[in-house]
Amino acid sequence: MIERMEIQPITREVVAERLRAHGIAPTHQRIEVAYVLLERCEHLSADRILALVNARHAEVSKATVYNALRLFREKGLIRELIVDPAKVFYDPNTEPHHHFYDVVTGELTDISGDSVRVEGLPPLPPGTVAEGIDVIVRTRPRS
Amino acid sequence: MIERMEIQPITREVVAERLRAHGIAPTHQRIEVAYVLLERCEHLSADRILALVNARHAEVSKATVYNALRLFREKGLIRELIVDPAKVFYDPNTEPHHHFYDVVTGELTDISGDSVRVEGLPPLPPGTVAEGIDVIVRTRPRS
DNA sequence: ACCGTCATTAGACAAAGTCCAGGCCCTCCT
DNA sequence: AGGAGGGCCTGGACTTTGTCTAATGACGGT
Repeated sequence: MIERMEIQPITREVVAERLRAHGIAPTHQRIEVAYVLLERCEHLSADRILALVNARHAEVSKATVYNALRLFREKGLIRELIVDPAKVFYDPNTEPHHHFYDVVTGELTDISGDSVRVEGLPPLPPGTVAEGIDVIVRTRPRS
Repeated sequence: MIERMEIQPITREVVAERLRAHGIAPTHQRIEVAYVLLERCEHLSADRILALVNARHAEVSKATVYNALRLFREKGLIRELIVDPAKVFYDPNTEPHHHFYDVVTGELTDISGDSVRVEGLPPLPPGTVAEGIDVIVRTRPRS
């Protein structure tokens, strides 16, 4: 099953199935939004997704793209990356992992979560529970 | 010298001296902006700073606050925190350290950098150099 | 066919931050 | 003192990202 997923090409049917698996009704618009994220497995901003979805001809409105992305995040299908002060990026990879972020080019690169360990963290503030840890290694092009 | 700094109260003269030490011409407006950040040693957003500076009576314009904050960051006097999708926070503490971020209340808490270690990081992307590492532990209030 | 519910839409709106053109102030030079 | 130049500051217009709203559309169940 897992082996089949890795070689399974991303079709709209597959996307619809993943939406259902996350408790999301697979409407045409949601499938298109999820498709552009899952097809090219990249970090995309909302306005880039909006442009990609409507590249051939207008298909999905701005409000729907934002609604879909928020829903996907709430349902755990995608992850939000807060690294750029101007815009949010969405990451279709929900495995625990971290990121390089080039502060000049804006480029985002994954860091596998397998090998990275964060040690020596103090106890959480009282009355709170952890949601996750983000490690962002800021880089810049060599002079 | 270091001992004296710790007990030194934050006056406008002290602030001016720190600006000069970072190569920043200490104008009246810049001193006011830096003062509110250094006085209360908190994480503040730009619009909060704008409001605090002009609390008694209008003193500094919006453009100047943003200009000053950008300059301070470039000169290494303060640090930018990208944790909230809506706004940037500024941190007067430039020692290496990390943060708890409550995703519900928006509260930011420091994690001392002394004890925290991040291990197992892969090599940097080719042609880049590291600028720093941010560790953000996202939390939420216990149910 | 009807109804209720949810999804989608265009466009208005809000908030954070940037840009610009003009004016101010300070210093330096003569 | 007068003038020139260079920063710096300013109000306001502008841009961009994202949200809200009110109306319409799609769809399943009875």
